[in-house]
Amino acid sequence: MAKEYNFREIEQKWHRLWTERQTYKVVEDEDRKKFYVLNMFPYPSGAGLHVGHPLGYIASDIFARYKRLQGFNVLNPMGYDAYGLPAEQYAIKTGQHPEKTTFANIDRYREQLDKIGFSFDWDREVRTCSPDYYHWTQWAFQKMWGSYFDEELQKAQPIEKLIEKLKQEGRWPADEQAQSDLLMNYRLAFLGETMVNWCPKLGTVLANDEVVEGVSVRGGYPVEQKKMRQWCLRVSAYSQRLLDGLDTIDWSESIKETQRNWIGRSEGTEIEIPYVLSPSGESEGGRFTIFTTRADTMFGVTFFVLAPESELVDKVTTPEQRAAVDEYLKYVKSRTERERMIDHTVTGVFSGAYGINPITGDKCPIYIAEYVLAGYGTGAIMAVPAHDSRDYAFAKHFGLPIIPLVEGADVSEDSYDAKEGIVMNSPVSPDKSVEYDGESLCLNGLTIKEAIAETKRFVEAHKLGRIKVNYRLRDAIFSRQRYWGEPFPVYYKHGIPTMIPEECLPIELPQVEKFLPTETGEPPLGNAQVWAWDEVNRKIVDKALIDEKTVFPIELYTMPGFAGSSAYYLRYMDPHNDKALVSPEAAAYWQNVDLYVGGSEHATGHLIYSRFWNKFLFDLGVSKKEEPFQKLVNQGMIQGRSNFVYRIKETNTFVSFGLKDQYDVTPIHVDVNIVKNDVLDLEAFKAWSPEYATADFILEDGKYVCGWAIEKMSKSMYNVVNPDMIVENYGADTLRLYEMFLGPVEQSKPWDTNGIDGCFRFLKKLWALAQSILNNQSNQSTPTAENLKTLHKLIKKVTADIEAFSYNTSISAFMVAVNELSQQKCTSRDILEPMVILIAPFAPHIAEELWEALGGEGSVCDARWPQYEEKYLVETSVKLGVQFNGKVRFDMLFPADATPEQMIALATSAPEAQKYLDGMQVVKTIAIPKRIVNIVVKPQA
RNA sequence: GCCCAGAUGGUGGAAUUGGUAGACACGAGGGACUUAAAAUCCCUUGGCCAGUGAUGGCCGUACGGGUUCGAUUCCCGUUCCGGGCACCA
Repeated sequence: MAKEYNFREIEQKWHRLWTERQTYKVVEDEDRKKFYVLNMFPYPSGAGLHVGHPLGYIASDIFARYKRLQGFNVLNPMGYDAYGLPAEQYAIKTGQHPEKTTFANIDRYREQLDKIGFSFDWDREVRTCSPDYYHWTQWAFQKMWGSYFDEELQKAQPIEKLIEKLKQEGRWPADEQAQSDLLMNYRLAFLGETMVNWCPKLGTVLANDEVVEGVSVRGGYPVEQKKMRQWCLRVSAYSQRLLDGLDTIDWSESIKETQRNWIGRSEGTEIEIPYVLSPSGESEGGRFTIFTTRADTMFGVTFFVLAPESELVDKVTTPEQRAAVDEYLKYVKSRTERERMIDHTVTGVFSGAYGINPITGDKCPIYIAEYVLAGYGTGAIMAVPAHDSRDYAFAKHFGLPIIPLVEGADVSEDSYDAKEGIVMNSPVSPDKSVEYDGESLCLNGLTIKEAIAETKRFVEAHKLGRIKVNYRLRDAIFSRQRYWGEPFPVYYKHGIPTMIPEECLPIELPQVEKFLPTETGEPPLGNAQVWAWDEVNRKIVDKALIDEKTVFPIELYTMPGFAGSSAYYLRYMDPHNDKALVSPEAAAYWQNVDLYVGGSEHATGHLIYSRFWNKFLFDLGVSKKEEPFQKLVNQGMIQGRSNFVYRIKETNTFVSFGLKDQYDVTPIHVDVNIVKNDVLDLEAFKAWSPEYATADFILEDGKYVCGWAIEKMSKSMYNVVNPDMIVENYGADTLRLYEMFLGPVEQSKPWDTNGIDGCFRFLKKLWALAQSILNNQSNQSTPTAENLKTLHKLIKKVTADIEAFSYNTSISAFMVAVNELSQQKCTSRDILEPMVILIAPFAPHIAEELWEALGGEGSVCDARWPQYEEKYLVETSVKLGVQFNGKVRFDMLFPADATPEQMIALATSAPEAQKYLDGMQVVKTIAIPKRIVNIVVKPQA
């Protein structure tokens, strides 16, 4: 009597045994090659996991288990990104300490994760909010404070080295405040007075990637620009290395491209422009610098433009224009960032001054206009209306001349921005090009690319400017005006920021009564009473003791979300080390993450910060690899599939989907959990909400059919599917299989519980096959050639598919193989055993159970992945379609080792071929062994 | 506007990178077993046409061209959907 597939019993049993036997504990082992698999750790939200969350975890768990079966020592850890805004906002609303809600959520996550059967080593769990973890976040911050970026070495160096250099150069001030201010310009973590994204509603500043289209990503509140003193990380120093590193890692092209855009390297030229305060030029002005990527267009410059925020504005404004300029600056100030971003109306004002084009000698008016940004390049541009659409619009508006410089370019309606074509009018006549050391610039006849290179050479040779690389990447604002984050290990000694000694870390987050800013507008940490630094006793003391001599105030800001998530992968290597972030031995063994799985929405946030952070730690020698994540897989989002019922307006009658067009109806979201295959469970619907208890239905074919739509998975759309429910009804193995079977991991796709039966059936078939083999008393039975062929085909396919991260196709291959073996009435344990190992990464519970039944050693996790042998796959003959003129006409068998000549001979002599050859002559023949036979014929002349 | 990635049955998706398109699964239809239901098993299932029939023919991978004996795959153009960047000079 064959045992039923009782997944509940099996899964509970193995969860217990895995814990008891510590099956997933990982220790460093020099004798085995390492493999590091990592998921982006989750923020434990109050809503718990829905069915979309585990997708990436399952995908990486499969890979981790596969690598382990191949003999690798696999690190596959999990932890929590525990600091975050939702817990804090909940605390503000309810007074509940964020730690309490966060820990409760973590427990709930853990419970849900445990049901799915991951091979995580929970001994290595990290939580960003625990002091022994953020100890090292604070430590890294202090290291950044103590470092600067050496442009020549292109790496971080101790700040002491810079001080030494400054002393030698005689630039080291005596005054302490002045020293502090000077070093602030170099430190990798520094206090900067910068324009920040200030969100009044959230009461905090935000990083660039936390703001989209002028509103906060979290909450969608308006964000304004405000000048504030904030902690910053000099991410921009690493721009070039962040860019170059992308070529060394195995990430998708689209995410690399996103990062390249975000870094925004542009190679251009800075050119010095002298200016005068009147057209005749008698009153001398000074000079300013412009940045351009189109140096070739120097001959087409008809005006210059300064950003309104530029310090030059004041200098170039003539007394006559003063009133107009002030008026304009007032207007610009009144506009929010958002208005400026959306509304591109042409505005600007003439400054009264003229810039002198060093190439042509022409004097061109200098304008002030908001379309030029202060934060990019030099905040000043040369305007070439013929070849830049923004300059073009400006020139048209103010009636300024437009000089075309590219042959055949029509600039009567629009500018010609393309970088293709042959240059002309450069210069219009030889006397329009200024001579330097007997040389004058002429670009006529060159392509634009050649012209750019030639102009660069000319500008450099005659010291008119320099070649300059600009990056769009900004320094990261590193402080937040919040409570629930890492406190800064910094105090203010007579106003000078000073680090709390390294030995005194971690500085623990103080307790507060209220999580809101103080009445005086200080951040929430201002509410903490015990929050002052006693320099002598080296400890945190009551604020009341602040005495201006030895007790000083501590920083009230906290660190942003990305602080804790930037180096967590290093901590997993050595999570309990209280002497270092990671020991040199552990870092040397685990190196970096081999496979990183997570969402692509982190492309310009976490994935940039983390790379920056790691590069810094690499410069320090802490991290052993320059790039933290060698291969990155971005799992797609699981969308919800919502169901609708259709209520006839003003009634409590619902009409089935197919008949709804005959009535005036309102579609209403209905809980997907009471709908199966789009058919509504009427009783469950009535019980769902009191308002539907008395509902009437108009059915079709005796059923109520629901409509559906693909939407985001969310509570309000009643389309959330909870993994617990799936595990309860089908088991974790089925859930794991189905999540992967749904389609490629990288692809976003809707969740549709309807298809899950297929995977469930497959496991039941596998179970039945295994039982029939296990119950076969004569277990002498050796596998047949057919059995072996099926098995080895499967080994080959599954191995290749897992390597390619193509899990859906390997599951299909399993389905085929199990069907084949069942049909073959396979009785061999020699076939079952490798099958069990092959399925183990996908469905670990059933695999363990069968492994035990087969009498396997220990856990199936420690088995060896089977190798396929080509000899079982050899075909003696191959069925191929014989084509005439590219169309398949009939099938025939060919010996597998037939040469092309033999194949042609066999095909042309086949009886079926005769009707295609009759009256024809063979023009050409193509035969590729095991692939194709094609005979090209044409009517005989 | 610029850059990237896509488009295949009723549905999710395959196709050894140029070689018989639609594997596998869901759904649907038909059948077997059963008092019945569940479960299980078998058959059909891209479209159109012809035939009693096994079967045969034509069309078909968003659209229009091209290269090729042969194109879902390569090239050119168009449309649509998704993602990123964006007064970045």
